[in-house]
Amino acid sequence: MFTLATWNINSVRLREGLVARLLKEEAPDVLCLQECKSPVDKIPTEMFSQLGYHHMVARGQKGYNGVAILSRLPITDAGERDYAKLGHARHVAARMENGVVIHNMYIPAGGDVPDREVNEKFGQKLDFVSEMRDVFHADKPARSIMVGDFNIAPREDDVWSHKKLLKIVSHTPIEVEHLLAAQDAGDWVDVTRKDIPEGQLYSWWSYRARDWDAADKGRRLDHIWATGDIANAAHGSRILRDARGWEKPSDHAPVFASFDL
DNA sequence: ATGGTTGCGCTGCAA
Repeated sequence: MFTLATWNINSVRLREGLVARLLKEEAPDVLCLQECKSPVDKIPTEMFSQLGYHHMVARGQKGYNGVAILSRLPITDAGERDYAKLGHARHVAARMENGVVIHNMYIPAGGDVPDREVNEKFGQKLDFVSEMRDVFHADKPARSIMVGDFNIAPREDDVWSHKKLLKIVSHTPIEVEHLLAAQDAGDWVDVTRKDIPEGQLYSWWSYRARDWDAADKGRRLDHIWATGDIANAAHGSRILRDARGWEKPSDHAPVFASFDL
């Protein structure tokens, strides 16, 4: 069995202490981070190693984006893809000894206006997700797990108000349509919703709320998917909402899943 | 209808 977590950390250097706390208290076998906002050589790997996470694959750039996969178990191969040719560090993949492939994705947020004619970033987001669809269609993934900050909340109960967010980037019908097409192309199962099928579920709360916890205007932007051949081995999904209330928090909470493999 | 916060890195941009 192994446990995996995904967390948009919003600067891995500023929040090195929070990552350490999560690794100590929750001890997942694998932790996938997004928005590291750091060149790879400045990621605090020494701390990871001291806590038993001796293996890492990462892609980085100064100030923006950045993804990393930390592991207690050996990583036998690594890969990456520059989706939508943005030149951003938004994807990294790792193959584990048991053959399971882990994809860590940071899909573009997409700006404020949900119209690619006036907002180039929105078009880039749709193109990014379309390329995910095409890649999975051409090369069907097997024994694979894909996690990350997808920046899309697909279900009505993935947002605090479906009606109020229909025109807000992250929950527009066209984004949801694109994400579901990518999911379908790879026969991906939404593991979090397989385990927690009912009810409101969020992984992100804006910094701008006066009291994020009381207002609870969240969205489920962070996801764990698995291919059908291993999705039935998944159980025990949860979102560590508490971490959103830690000192100087990320605006995202970590999402967990365990697999009997 | 609007403004609200944070991180990076140095002026505003991205989220």
